[in-house]
Amino acid sequence: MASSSKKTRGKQKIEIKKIENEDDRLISFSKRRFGIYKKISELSTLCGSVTKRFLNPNQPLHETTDAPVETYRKVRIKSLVQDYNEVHDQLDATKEKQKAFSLAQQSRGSDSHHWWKTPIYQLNPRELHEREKRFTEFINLVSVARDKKVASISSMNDAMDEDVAFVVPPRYGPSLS
Amino acid sequence: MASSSKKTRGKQKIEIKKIENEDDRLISFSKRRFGIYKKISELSTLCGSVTKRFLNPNQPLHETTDAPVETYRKVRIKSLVQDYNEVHDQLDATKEKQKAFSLAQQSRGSDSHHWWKTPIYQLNPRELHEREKRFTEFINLVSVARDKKVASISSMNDAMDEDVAFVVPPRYGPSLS
DNA sequence: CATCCTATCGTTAGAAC
DNA sequence: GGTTCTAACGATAGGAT
Repeated sequence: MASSSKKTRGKQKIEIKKIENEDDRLISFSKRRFGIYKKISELSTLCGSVTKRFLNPNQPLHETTDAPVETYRKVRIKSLVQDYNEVHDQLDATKEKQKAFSLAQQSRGSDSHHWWKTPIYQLNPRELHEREKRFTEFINLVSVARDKKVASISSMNDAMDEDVAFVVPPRYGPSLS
Repeated sequence: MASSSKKTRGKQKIEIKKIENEDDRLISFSKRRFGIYKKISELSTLCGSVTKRFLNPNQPLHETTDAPVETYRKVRIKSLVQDYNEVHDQLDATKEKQKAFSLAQQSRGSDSHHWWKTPIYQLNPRELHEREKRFTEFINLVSVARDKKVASISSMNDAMDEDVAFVVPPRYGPSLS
């Protein structure tokens, strides 16, 4: 029952800084990514109901209930956008976006590596429509975990594609039973 | 030291299902959202380094090191897209997207409520460029937490805008000192 | 209504298999 | 290389302030 009687040292405290050892980093990444997906899924299950009204956007708001919420939301959105402008220098984030973009790209052909960067006025209507579609697809991919039959994705457990993985989190079902 | 000597019951186990009581749901949402942001930020700090190469996409891959990774990534992307097609029926996720879109919309004017839905061929070059810009802004907003001077955003703690909040997570800095 | 508290639950670092 | 285990750490439900 002295020091060496314990089987493991348990979870040790670590400093939140880049893990230099690659193996450790990959392991930690996998574990934590899963943990985050789980938590997102749980949050979605526990609290996901505010988007209800968006099923029918044309329907006028219920004045008493929704108006204040909507008003406050606008304020928040405005300040969000301001904040965004202030942190415009976080260029590295944009890099991750490009990577995610290449997802949609590779899912189709490999015509141009940065198709979405081509000036729009150089595209004909058909090409424009194509791009619109790609954007839409991308947007659809950018989604928080939702309780659906995405279970198949949960089998992905590689660690080389953080950003892509973030785009479509693997399904984690608390009540999959 | 019997049952009633304890000050609280501590964290009780809860079932992962929608929290019906609205107050509880909002509180739980705030807490958990913050927890998720924190974990994303930590993950980003601990493991965020794979996007390095994307700083210079023109530079050829280091064959030995990156090629296998890149190859495997393509495979994964393909399967991801397949999976996405399979779960195409998760329409509700798309609703959240529309809400997020309205962010970019409201940040500008309030011309049209679904500006991004207007058929592109109905837009003139200038309008097209405008839309391109909006898309880019939106994409920039869709970003995992990054260690930057986003601290100001962390002050947001309302609970009425899950999806928007997810777009720009509040800054949580482990080494903000 | 935000912030703090605290006991307990859930997560995960480190190791073993 | 994954899977499993353990114990310590971190997150948080329910309350108090």
